[in-house]
Amino acid sequence: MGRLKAFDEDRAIDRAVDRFWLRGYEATSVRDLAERMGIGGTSLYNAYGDKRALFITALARYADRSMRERIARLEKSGRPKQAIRAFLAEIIDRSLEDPDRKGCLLVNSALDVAPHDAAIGRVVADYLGELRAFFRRNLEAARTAGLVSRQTDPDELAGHLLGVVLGIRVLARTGADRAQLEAVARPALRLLDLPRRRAPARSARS
Amino acid sequence: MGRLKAFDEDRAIDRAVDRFWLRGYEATSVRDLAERMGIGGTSLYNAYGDKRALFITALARYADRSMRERIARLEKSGRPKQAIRAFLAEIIDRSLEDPDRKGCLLVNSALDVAPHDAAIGRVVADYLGELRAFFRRNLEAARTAGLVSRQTDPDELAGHLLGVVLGIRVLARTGADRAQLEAVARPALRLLDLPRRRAPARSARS
DNA sequence: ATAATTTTGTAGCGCACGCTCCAAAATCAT
DNA sequence: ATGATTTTGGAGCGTGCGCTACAAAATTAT
Repeated sequence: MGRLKAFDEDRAIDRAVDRFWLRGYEATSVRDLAERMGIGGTSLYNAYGDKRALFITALARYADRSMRERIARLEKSGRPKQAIRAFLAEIIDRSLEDPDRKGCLLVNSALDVAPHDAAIGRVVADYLGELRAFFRRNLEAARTAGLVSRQTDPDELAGHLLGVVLGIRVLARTGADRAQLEAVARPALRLLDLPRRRAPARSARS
Repeated sequence: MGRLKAFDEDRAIDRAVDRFWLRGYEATSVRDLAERMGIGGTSLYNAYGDKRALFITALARYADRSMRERIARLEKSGRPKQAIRAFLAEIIDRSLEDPDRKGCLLVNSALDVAPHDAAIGRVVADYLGELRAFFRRNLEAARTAGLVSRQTDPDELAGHLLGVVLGIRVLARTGADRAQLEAVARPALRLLDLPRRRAPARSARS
């Protein structure tokens, strides 16, 4: 049935994600993509269509490996408040340990390419919606388990947390340090605390 | 002393701001800029240097007219909490009433061009620092006036509010509606409220 | 072996990019 | 009026862009 592909398609996609992540959609050329993916230009078009289609594929790959994987892993613990806290903590850690300060491909794309491409805009908005749904699910669970104040509005707070994550991602890309990023997150996380009773002898961890 | 300029430099800069704001730095061509500014390509280079210099000038213009003007106006009231609330409310209103959903030029630039241009990155970070300083100043004032809880950490909360603004700007660019944007802001604004005393009855005396 | 099918590398198409050269046009001082 | 100086428009430079045509190379089915 013809000649076999000489390259690993998944591995090549991962390289494409790296380039789009680092430089953005417009600023990444097809020639640069092909070189980093270790294939020729013709093979790229043959395997993935055109640059835009490759970008959409790369976005999906990023969302799967970077966002959904994290959500699934954190949610497995069954501790909703810890899942939320750990999500923010991981975002901050990953943002700081990346020497290139790439931020989040979805956030970058939301500002860069989504506004000029309706279809990609919808894709990005859907991914962000999944993140908001993660927050909402866990807030709901925490509320019914009595782990957060009964006044907590899971929908509202989920939106707030999504906004906080986006803000952290933007600030991280500007080179903010840990103190700045944690200052963004901490007031939001404090909303998860149960109101303290009077006379705390020794505060236990929630 | 030579021929006079046939165009209004300030007006032309405003047009340049509009184009960079709508399409971003890379995606806006010098030809398009010149056309929208109503001048020839040669005049553009003669008056502003090159594309990058024009962009930096446009950024400064935007920061002056869009951010500093708002900060100064809101701060004149002398009511720090109202200034903060009004800032967020205006950001949301402006974001929603813009049919092009351009968001904020500074935020867009922070993700798009700043990471690949250290000098512009510093400029953008400085502008964001001015916004954070606005929040911090007013939180400090509110605290010494007893308008917010004495536990409030003005530095931390200023960082949080900056992050919230950035998050709102990102979400606005993805086409979020008023309910979503206000959900991001509301929990942050609630942190400005004084904690209510436990009032046993309606005639609460404090 | 042969034919059919698919992948690969090269070369290059047409186009838009940032930017510049240059001469005509317009304004100043003298 | 004259000469100096600046702005203006048009043409065009070199480069890199997304993408494709084409034929050699590699594989399967017969």
